[in-house]
Amino acid sequence: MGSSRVDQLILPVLYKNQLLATLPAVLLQRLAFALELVRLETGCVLYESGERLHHVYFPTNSIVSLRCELESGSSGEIAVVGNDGAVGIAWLLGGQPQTSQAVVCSAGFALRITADVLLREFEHGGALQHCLLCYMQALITQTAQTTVCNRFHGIEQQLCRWMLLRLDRMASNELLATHELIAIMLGVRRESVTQAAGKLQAAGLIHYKHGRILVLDRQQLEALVCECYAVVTHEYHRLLPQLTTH
Amino acid sequence: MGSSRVDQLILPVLYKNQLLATLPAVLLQRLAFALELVRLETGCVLYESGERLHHVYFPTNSIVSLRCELESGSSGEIAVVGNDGAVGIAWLLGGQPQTSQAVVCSAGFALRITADVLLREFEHGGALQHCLLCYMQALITQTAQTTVCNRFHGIEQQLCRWMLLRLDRMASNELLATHELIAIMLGVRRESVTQAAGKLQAAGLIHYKHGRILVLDRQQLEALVCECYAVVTHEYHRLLPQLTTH
DNA sequence: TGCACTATGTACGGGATAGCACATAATCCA
DNA sequence: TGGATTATGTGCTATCCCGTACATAGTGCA
Repeated sequence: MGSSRVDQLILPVLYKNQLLATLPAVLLQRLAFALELVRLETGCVLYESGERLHHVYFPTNSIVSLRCELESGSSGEIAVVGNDGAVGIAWLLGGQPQTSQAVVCSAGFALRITADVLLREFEHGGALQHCLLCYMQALITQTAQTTVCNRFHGIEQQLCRWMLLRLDRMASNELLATHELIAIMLGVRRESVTQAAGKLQAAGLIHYKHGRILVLDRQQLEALVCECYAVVTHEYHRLLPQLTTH
Repeated sequence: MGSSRVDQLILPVLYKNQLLATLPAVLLQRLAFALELVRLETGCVLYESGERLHHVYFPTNSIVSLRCELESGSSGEIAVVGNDGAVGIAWLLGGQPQTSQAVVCSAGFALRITADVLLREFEHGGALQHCLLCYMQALITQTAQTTVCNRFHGIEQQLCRWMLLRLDRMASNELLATHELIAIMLGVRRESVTQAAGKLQAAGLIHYKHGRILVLDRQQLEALVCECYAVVTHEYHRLLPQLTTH
């Protein structure tokens, strides 16, 4: 361990992001000087469609939703990133695509680093590059699975997937989100979410109240969710076996 | 230019894959010794879910469909790769994900290279790495866009997108595919494809007959297609400006 | 406490697509 | 040439979800 002031302050926090935590200690110490702890508020947009990237974010306890927007204004979530990953790495090279954006959907903290610095480190190859590329593949899997999930699975199952993917990236079993917000993320009507959530509540799996969803029976939720949840989760662990999400 | 026999034979072919064609001549010459021209027949599976990758394919005039399969057997296309790209690079590191596979959907040729050799070259960094990573990002965009397209756009528009993305990767304006096949790729019913294609034929945009689709009016097709086609195409050109697909 | 605002509940009609069944047409091959 | 096979056409019902409209219930603040 280093002994500089920066190290002492930031090093323990780094390990809260599991992607950073997989890196060798030496590398992590070097990065520590460039990493900055920031608070992310719900609804905050980390990057907008078509923008050049300024920072890459490694969430510690915040959760970020990657979305794809259409001209009509409707949009859908293509992936969710929490303390298991990073926001912006897929777009490290070449700026953002036209229609994609990253929005904080659960407030908390993240470590951020300027894209330049990270890119320079990335181009050295080695552990960082390998780690980020593995994560990139896991992200691709999540997006691909979401594609077929959108086509074949009902709203109720997608809601389960949505909740479980977030639970895995949180300390508590309480999700802060209104039906309205969930509807926007899933790209469905608010009423459809109300109906699906109502069923789950009637069955005793969850309890919600004005923007707070309490997950009461995680096991049953896992029994109800479509395979997509397991595929994505399994893939994360295959590629990044050090991750400790449930 | 080199003067060995291998160079003479294969070098002109390399330039038919536009991703390879963007590479510096020196690098291309080195790769030429490891590249092998193979014929890909329709329906041929380049890799299966969960397999370790043996080769990476750079199509010259063949077209490959990347699919994601569900337990139920239904599946959907998540991206299409032709002479503008490569099959398998996203999975160069860490083997295939559980549910993804690559199927040849239009017969033709491809240059292939063993994953080991390519990976070694990739890890050198430089032009090849940069080129493949840019392509990877374009692929991600295609997948992400397909996600929202699946949710918000009708079958007719998706059919237009499907045809246009293939036309761009072919020399002719004739697509060899039955309604049945298209239905499987889009993840919809065969009858729905028949209906959508029937409309397009009635409007004079296409003419089909027993597994051959002739595109008569490309412009009108572009007028009818959803924005997803333009987004994907635009993104390919932004990231790989040397590409010459229409 | 009461009012404004936000969140959730419910109901109705309509459209797109699924699932199924079967008819017709084109192609291939013996 | 004729029969088998493959490809396409069509019609039904069922289901899921959307769009809309409006009712009710919690929450926060003056």
